[in-house]
Amino acid sequence: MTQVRPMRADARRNYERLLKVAAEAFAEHGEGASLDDIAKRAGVGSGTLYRHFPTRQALLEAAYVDRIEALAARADELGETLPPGEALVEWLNELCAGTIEVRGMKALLGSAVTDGSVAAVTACGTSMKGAATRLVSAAQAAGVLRGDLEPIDVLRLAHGVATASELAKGDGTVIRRYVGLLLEGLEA
Amino acid sequence: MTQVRPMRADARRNYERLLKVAAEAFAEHGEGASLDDIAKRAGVGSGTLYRHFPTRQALLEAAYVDRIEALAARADELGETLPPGEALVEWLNELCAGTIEVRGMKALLGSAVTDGSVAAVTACGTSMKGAATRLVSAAQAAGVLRGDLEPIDVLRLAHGVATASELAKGDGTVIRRYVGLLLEGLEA
DNA sequence: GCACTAAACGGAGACTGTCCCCGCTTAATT
DNA sequence: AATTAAGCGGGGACAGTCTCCGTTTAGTGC
Repeated sequence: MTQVRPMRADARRNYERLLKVAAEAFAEHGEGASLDDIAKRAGVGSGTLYRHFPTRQALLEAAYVDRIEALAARADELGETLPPGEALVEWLNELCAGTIEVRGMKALLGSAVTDGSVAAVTACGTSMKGAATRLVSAAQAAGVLRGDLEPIDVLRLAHGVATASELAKGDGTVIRRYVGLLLEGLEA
Repeated sequence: MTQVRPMRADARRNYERLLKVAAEAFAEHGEGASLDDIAKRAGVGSGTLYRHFPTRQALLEAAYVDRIEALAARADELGETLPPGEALVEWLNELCAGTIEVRGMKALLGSAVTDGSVAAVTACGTSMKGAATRLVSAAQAAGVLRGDLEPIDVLRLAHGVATASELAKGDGTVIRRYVGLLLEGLEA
């Protein structure tokens, strides 16, 4: 489904360099980091960057897929080790923290959560939705979460809480507080 | 505190034209609308625009002050005609709807809500915080809202809910739903 | 090894947007 | 009518995005 031919060696090299540099650049300058600058820092021409990643979104996604997959995997891990309610609380906390910590990931997760989003972010969106679905269903089955909630609602609201927490610049404790408040509203 | 001299007639004329055009442009193209284009549409040079409004934020604020003041005023209106709890619900609904409806206002309100924000947005921030404080205090006094909430928390969370609702493109009913969920978490 | 070819490169350049600067214009004042 | 400073406005430097196309090079068959 991906490539018929394997990538040429130089192409693969550049691809990975770009990814590494991009992650640094986004972390440093936020999601608005200059793409030409990223290309330059990776020692390639801008043409090369745009060939590999046609849009900023595409690069953003590629740079953070692993991080997002890790968050999704974490959901399952928590789901196995904690009772459903606590697993959900903890996951939402980590999700929000991650969203804020990695500057630029917010825009990415936002579009991953949006329905009918760009094809580029589908992979991420699917992982997150899958992870959310499992935790949400478990919590609902255990009777600790309202039954009228869809997983997508939970993801959207988490995104909202992350945004809200971000407005309280520098106060790290606020995330847990706001997640806590949100969850009281979502309890069964 | 504002001007020692009154503004020259042509200056005032341009100022108001810019404001009007800017509101249209932001509504049409979102908060990223081209400033030079706004200047052109208003029939002035870009220098004139930048003299009146040194930053995008400044223009954004000026274009929407009246709208924000209206929202703040609405808080008092609701506070007088409805019981505290319902007033708060209704106000948050209108606030979120307004935030989403007027594209570009989100960024503005965001910085108005942020502590230690730019001087430019202080006026808006003050109105909103004042309005929020009155509604929140009343609701707390009536025992329908948790006592450990600051008005700024409520504003931040409202902003978060607006963001969350926005992710559900096109579904207008979702705002009330999400505001409702939030408020269940904030109840005393 | 060598020649061949398609994949990949890269940077010039067109375009758009931001923002400042400074010579010119004009409203207000006497 | 003369004066003057507030205000004007567009030219231009700069930064970013994205494309096009001539050049280079990895991989392959002989």
